[in-house]
Amino acid sequence: MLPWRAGAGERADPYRVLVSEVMLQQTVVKTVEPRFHMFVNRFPAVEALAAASVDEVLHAWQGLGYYRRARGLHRAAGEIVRNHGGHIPDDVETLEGLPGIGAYTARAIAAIAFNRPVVPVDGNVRRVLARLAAIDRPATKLAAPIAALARKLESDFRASDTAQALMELGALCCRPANPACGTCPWERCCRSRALGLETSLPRPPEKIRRPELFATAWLARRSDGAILFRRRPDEGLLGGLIELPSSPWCGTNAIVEPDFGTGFALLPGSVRHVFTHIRLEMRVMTGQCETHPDGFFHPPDGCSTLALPTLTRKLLRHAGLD
DNA sequence: CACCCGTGGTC
DNA sequence: TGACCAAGGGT
Repeated sequence: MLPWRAGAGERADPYRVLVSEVMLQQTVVKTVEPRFHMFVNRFPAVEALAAASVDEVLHAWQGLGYYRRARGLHRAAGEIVRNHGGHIPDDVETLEGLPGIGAYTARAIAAIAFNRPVVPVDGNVRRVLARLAAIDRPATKLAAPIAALARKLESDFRASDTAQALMELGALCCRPANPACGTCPWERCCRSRALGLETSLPRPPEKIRRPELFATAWLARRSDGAILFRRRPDEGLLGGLIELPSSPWCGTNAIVEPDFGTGFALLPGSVRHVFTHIRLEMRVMTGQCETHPDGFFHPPDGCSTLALPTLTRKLLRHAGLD
């Protein structure tokens, strides 16, 4: 039983279901759990979330990745308060109209929080259904037949439990590798099992290649010890988050001197970080700086109030800070 | 539709 | 250590 779910005979809090489902997008339960508790403690209801600033929400989202989700959730809260009287919509169509809520999340909220007879299809359910019906198609053409099958499974019978049970079946039994078919309630009606295809379906997608990029980060400290930071653009990678100034990320591994400050020296070693589509290696230079036109200074012991991506945390740690 | 968007756990 | 991958959405 997950902490944001309703117990037996209880009714799930739709706001908590909304927050948890957005956090769970491409993020495992174990990672989400502690972050969920922090988040709903800080923003206990949709009104509190809507009233918060984007920076507060990004800070609460720190380390979870896919930071666009935090912006979408914040905007969705605003729309829910403004257009829906502070009540989370209970129908798929309205939910899908909210920012950051797509086909899966809309159905997950409708089913889990409101017991609507819909079947949310996440990665687990996609795998369960692809195997059950032995749908042998490339990953890019799986969506339509899976959605059609999911519609046929819609039922008024305990829709909330059914939705969670399907996902759990995929996570615990119908696993990507080493599926535990012997314990599966659907073993005898599974087409893949009958055909001996249970481990070869669904077909794995082509693997991605990450280009390797390099950059130099500049850790500049003012005479009072404050550190120079800058804010990234709202759109794109790590949108709106705070980082150390650095050279542009490029394909050649060269140390780049800053065009500001004084006394910069290279730290030994480097920091590696892997994004969805980029592999990055950064060197760190430390030096002094008193003013900067684009950045801002922040005391080192107050970094906990900034929305720093994990890359920046690694860089600070590499320099012996944080 | 292909591509963009993070991170931490696991093997 | 590296590849894989997870309760996806937006463009």
